Amino acid sequence: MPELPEVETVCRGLQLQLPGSFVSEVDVLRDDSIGYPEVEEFIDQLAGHRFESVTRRGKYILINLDRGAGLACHLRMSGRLMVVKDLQQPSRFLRVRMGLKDGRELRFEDMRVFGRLWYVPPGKTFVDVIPTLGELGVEPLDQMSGEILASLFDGKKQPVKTALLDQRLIAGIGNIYADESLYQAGINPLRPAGTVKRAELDKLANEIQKVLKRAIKHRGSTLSDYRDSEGVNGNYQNKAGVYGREGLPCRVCKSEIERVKIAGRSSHFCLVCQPIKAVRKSRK
DNA sequence: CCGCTGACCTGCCTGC
DNA sequence: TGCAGGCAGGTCAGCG
Ligand SMILES: [Zn+2]
Repeated sequence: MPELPEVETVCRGLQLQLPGSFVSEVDVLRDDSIGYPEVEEFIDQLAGHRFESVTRRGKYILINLDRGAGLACHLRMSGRLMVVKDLQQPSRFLRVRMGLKDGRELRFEDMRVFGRLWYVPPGKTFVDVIPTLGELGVEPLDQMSGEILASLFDGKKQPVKTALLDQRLIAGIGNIYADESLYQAGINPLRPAGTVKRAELDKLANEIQKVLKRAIKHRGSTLSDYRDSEGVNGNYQNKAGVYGREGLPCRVCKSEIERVKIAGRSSHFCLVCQPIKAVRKSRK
């Protein structure tokens, strides 16, 4: 369930814990969790590497290893990547275990098995191994403005929420933060992306950054199965403005929050604060 | 090219 | 208690 803020939180935790340590042994408990190369090669080739640094691109965790190699991870819906010091007994969702020379473990847990780990051999790049990484759109914390959104959404008839979820346009926004950003900006998620006015896009760009930054500050949101690299629960969910609040009163106007499916995902909004048509000021 | 739907996988919760 | 159906923070192939 991690979106950009949760992934960023995990990366920051790993960057504090991993650099300098060596992989001593690798144990793959579920073959489907390995995206590249074949499981046997993954196990043999990852062992012996030293961790150098941890970065993020969209929702991908990118770990640079020595000798120009790399380890990438996508958590998808239920993945967790964490360093464990006291080797308590692992969760039943443990999929890949990477023992470190100093006795700690890097664990990849993933209930639904949608997440993936990729080993990037020396001489190859992350994009060589994960082509879609090369198609990701702008990083919303670095490049975000009404002007950028206007050019990304130009001519698009799909709902504006669908456009926000398209990782080729903007990398890192997921279902919760799409709903939250649109709610804060007062834009109905069903409106065709290309019809949202420039002033509204200015507002949306600003709210996207605010919502993401706030979530990072609070260590990422959580429902129930998200943890950061140390296994500490995030704590943003109880602060959600609209996500998961179907039937409850809007925090601004008290109208009932609606839920509809957009692009196959649950979408929450307030019909009063986020009207389908532009609000027309009535004359007295 | 665009936009939508189902599939991937596992578990939890609700209602009959 | 059992069982069916809906839900879950993501992405991708396939189709019209
Ligand atoms: Zn409202």
